[in-house]
Amino acid sequence: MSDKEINYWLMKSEPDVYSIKDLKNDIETLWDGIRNYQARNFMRSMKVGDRAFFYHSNTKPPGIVGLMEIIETKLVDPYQFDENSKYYDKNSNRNNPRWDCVKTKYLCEFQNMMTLKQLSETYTSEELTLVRKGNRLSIMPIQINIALELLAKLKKD
DNA sequence: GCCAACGTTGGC
DNA sequence: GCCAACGTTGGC
Repeated sequence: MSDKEINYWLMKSEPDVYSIKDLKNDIETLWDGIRNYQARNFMRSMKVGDRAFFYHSNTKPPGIVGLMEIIETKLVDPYQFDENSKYYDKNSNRNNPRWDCVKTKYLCEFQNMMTLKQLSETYTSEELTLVRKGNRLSIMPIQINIALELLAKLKKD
């Protein structure tokens, strides 16, 4: 796949649940538990080779902490069929699963995180949906030019 | 703990 | 299909 076709994403996780350190340790992980259609649809449009910023949410301070690569797509989220899981969905059909996920691979942890505060001081809500008040999506796309800018800044630190 | 901004649900 | 009530997310 050529470089120009790579898309960039932002994927949130609460570090108490799953942190960049966990991913660093695991190398790869299934990004499961997404139960929001819009976020799921973004995940469905991911391609192998795409890259995603790892964002620590619900922590002090929240912000971008690392980078991952999408290595598998269109995987069935197993927890939708697990009655003991908080992600169980009784309305999901095994023949046509409602929820899917992707597999991601650790690429790097940034020396210095880029906090949400820094992001909202640098970008407008039009440029970066993440800084838009009220955006509750745990997965969202990032414009390529902004992604490259963020990468350049984060790697320089 | 508060609350804004959504998304979902269900009565009609 | 409308919309009020309710639930969730996540920054502050």
